[in-house]
Amino acid sequence: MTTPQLTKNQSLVFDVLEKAEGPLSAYTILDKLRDHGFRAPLQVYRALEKLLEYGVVHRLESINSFVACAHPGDDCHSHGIVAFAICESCGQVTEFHDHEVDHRLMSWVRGQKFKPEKTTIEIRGLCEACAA
Amino acid sequence: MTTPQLTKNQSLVFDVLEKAEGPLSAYTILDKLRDHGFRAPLQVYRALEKLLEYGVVHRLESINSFVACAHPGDDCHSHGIVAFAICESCGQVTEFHDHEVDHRLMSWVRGQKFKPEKTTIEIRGLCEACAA
DNA sequence: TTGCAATTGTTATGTTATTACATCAATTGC
DNA sequence: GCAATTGATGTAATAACATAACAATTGCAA
Repeated sequence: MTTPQLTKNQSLVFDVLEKAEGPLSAYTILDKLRDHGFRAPLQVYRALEKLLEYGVVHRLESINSFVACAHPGDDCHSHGIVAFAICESCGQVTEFHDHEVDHRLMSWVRGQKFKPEKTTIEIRGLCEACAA
Repeated sequence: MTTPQLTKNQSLVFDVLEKAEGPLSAYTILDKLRDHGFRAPLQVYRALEKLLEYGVVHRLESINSFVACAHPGDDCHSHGIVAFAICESCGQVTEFHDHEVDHRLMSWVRGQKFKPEKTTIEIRGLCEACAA
């Protein structure tokens, strides 16, 4: 999928996520955009919905937060399943991909005749710096 | 880890989850236990916290719900990473394990010197029956 | 210019989870 | 025995996350 021109609100939300050091909750994004006229959660959630659809933002299910995709300009959908390592101390998130993992999961799924729509892989723990 | 004797509230919550057909939210569990004297969310969350710790219940991060472990009596912690296929139509959840997936994820993690604490793998989609 | 679709604004509400504080019961050490 | 500690529970209030419903506006194509 090609990412269409972003609307005003979508751009604002995306910029906040790009500039952030780590994942942000929807309400944190809202607070950062109050100066730009944002008043309600829906303004954020609606923008996020589109950004997720375009694949330029990921949702971290285990911490109810959002991050900009680590592949600027690139289309993340083409990389297969996205996995994340999330540091519970500093909040740093590392995105990675492993084709063998994809392959194993998808082959299990095929065996079950299960039709996958969206797969989540999140490893929470401590990054090298924080574990020291 | 060996599962200790469950307390009254822990037993009540666990029984509800065991008898359920699929995953339940904390508030659904609360409603089912009103007749047994439950009045507040915390009674459920506290019991769940212990049941998760003992490994007899799993939390599904992507749908904010809880299920009894599919290995009755057995200690789930010994199976490595637990993965789930969640049907978005009927709510059915299938638990599975794949050592090769574990191995690939843990070897990536080692390369990063990341120290994993808890790993989530959830595939949402349609089960065979619902996809038909 | 009229009509449609997408975006945005606003209010209210629904859902999920935790904080703070009080009470009670079992156990331990003196 | 009886303080002291620990773990479980009860209760109220609030915080954090997410969506429903409806109105207004904008961009654009027929």
